[in-house]
Amino acid sequence: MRKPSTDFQKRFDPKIWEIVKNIPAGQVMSYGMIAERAGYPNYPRMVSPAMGRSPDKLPWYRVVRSNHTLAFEEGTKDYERQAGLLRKEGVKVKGRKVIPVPLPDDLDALLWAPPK
DNA sequence: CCCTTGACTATCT
DNA sequence: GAGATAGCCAAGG
Repeated sequence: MRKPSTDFQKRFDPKIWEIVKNIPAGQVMSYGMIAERAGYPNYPRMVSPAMGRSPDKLPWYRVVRSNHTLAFEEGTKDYERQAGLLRKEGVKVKGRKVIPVPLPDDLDALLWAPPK
């Protein structure tokens, strides 16, 4: 029996997924911020591969670039999917840009100790 | 083991 | 705003 997720899991720092999972709906975070929180302050690229290989469904679509643009090019299927999901949560998406949403002061606490 | 890639970023022109 | 450049570190060929 193959376990559909445990394999590559060990290759990535689980902190990445932990953080992404805890991003509140309607908010977005950049790869850099996530990487920083996960212990890789200067390695945002570590986050992207972790998204595509996520074991469970996680809100990968809440992860955008540092300049508040989607990582995908407009017109691609991935872009449409992400934009759609974000809009569904109330995030305004203008073309490739998303409207910055003010992050709560207790975001840190939220990410590390999410409410049930 | 060397080389290329990557859902990135910051900085400079 | 758009293009070029360097930095970052791991995975895969």
